[in-house]
Amino acid sequence: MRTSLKDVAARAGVSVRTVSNVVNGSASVSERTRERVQRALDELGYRPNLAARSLRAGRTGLVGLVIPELHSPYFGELAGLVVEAAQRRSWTVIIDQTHGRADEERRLLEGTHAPIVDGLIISPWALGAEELAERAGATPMVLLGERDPGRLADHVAVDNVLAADEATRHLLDAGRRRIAAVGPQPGLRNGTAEQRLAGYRRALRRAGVTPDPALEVPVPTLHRAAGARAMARLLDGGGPVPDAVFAFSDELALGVLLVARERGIGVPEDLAVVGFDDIEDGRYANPSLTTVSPDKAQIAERALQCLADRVYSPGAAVPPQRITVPHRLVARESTGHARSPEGTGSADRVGGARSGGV
Amino acid sequence: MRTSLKDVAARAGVSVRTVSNVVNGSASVSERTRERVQRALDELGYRPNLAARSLRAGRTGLVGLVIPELHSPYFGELAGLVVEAAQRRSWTVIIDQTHGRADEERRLLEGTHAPIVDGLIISPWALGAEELAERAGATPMVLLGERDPGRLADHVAVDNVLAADEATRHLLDAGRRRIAAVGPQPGLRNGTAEQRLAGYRRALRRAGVTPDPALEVPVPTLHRAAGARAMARLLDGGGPVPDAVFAFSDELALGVLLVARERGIGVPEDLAVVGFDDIEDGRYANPSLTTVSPDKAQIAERALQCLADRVYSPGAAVPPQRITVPHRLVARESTGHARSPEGTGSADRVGGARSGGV
DNA sequence: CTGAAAGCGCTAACAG
DNA sequence: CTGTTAGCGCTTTCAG
Repeated sequence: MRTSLKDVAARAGVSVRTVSNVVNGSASVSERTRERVQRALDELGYRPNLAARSLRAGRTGLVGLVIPELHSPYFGELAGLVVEAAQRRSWTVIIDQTHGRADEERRLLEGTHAPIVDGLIISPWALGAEELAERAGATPMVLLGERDPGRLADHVAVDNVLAADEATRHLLDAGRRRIAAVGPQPGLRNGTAEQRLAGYRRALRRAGVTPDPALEVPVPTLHRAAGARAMARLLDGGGPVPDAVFAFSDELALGVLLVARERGIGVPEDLAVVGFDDIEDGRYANPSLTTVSPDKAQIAERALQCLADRVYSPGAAVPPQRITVPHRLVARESTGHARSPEGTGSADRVGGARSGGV
Repeated sequence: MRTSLKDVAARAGVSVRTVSNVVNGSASVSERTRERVQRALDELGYRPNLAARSLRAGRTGLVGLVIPELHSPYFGELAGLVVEAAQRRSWTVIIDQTHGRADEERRLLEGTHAPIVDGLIISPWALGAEELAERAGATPMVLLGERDPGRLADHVAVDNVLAADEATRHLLDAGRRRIAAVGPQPGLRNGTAEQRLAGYRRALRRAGVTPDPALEVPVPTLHRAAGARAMARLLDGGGPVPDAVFAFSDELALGVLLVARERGIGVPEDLAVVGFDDIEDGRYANPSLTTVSPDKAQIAERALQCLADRVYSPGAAVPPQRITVPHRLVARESTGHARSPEGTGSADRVGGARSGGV
């Protein structure tokens, strides 16, 4: 059995109250007593029992992070940043994966960990905001990604419409006209893909180009293989051959690059490619990938801030926050710009910058 | 305040004991009573308080996963697999990153979460097994990676010497002789790099090739940029120009590929490249990357199994386990083999297979 | 400045 | 089959 406050108290010849005070510095203790207690603490190697502490405090110090998958570069990086931001607040993160499945999202929301965590950060794919808000119950929740018509919960995201618009404009500016959009996901409820599609179409229309449904290729996932298949379909479908692709994720874009290479299509000469997410692989791809770079550190930071606001002042009925995080377009070789020197990524040419507010 | 057992008991007109029985199915309850209690449970939306439950049980149901970094493809994938393996056992995973720093490793081991978790899975970089074992104290611990001379704790790893030997032999078999090793890490204490270096040298010697120190390039990290710099140093250092590279991680190998491309060096014609880890990026790289593929799912599964054995039978003084997990060599384009069709990775040609035991 | 004791929500030993 | 109750380790109110 681990040593408890009582053991320490007995050893030091004081009451548990005093030991507790020394441990937490909550009240003033005489120098002599503190020293004696400290010695007992050290000798016994005392560790507070967090379960007991949580039971008293009503808080656990844990936050749940629910994401589709940990092994994808984007979510891996984001998860790392959330963990760090949490550490700064002395919180601990519990990570769960849903694989984008509705039943998993439901289960994680209400079932397994809901009772244990003080708050939940969730990046939904399958579930709509309505169902999410309803199921979360009393646990404070932050939504990552864009879809919350009713403003039911806090949420943090980039301006997907604007970002997609900029990415498309970047291609238009380079003289491309048959720009394909790889990434619509009809089956998903989170709305991110819809918004990127809307931004894409808006940029086209503003440039006097009529969106061509044959150039909008839906995908089942955001992974490379899906991007590769989409690209193959574009080339073999008998429709217009694109001179550019806006992919809704860097991974899709990397799949597109793969097929382009297999078919002997020159990038960027014959085909310009823009991705979304700014994952590390894109910087080292061949050619390096132009992309929309969301400020992931800020996504993590602000999501945690939202949670902190609610956890530490449960009474204050603040209305759900809608936070827009900055993004920027990073132009690289896949659209005819220079690769950054030595691949450090530090000197990427920045094509556009955008700042977000609440 | 969340509804407690007492609330439900009051509502159903029974005692807490009975409610507890219904919730846990721990004793037999009459059909009528069960039904009434269940209704109250549903109406009040009862959720057990895990802090209280843990306090009683002396277990928290949490395991800690301590890894250098979450955003690297290898650890991201591994973390995902650990989370899944844990889910199968109704355990929850807390993930922490050390960035390979000794102080972080120490802090996480003894400080922040040690008291809260039932067990710890740690992939050490900076700390040696001795210090790890000493600091972990009573918390069951599993080491990931290879370095535990004193058999102080359970540990799970591939046979790094053998794997490196096979990788090097694969290059030798292709007729290469000036094979560079990119990846020794003199500063680290976990020993993985040392073992891969040993396997590399062993294969060379057995083939009658004398290891050339000028071809062994140390790196500060396992990332792409480090691989790129190492490759540049190999080419510009004035030493022998390699005709092959064995990189100790896929990321390093991808950095090597990048520089090869920049310098107009043909892969695999002029330079054959083998990596280690089998991360997804390698499958989609250009050219696709030959690599040593550790069975990551099994690493996760067996690590958790070790923990379970100790957590559920604390009395049984089983000696520390030393578990070797299988790996296989996956031959792809970077050593002159065929890319798998459509990049699915399912039909990779397997160059060698190896099975591990305890 | 320090001690005694209540009680957080739950489980399980003990009674009935 | 069900009720009562002690106690897990801690914080904190109330006394002293």
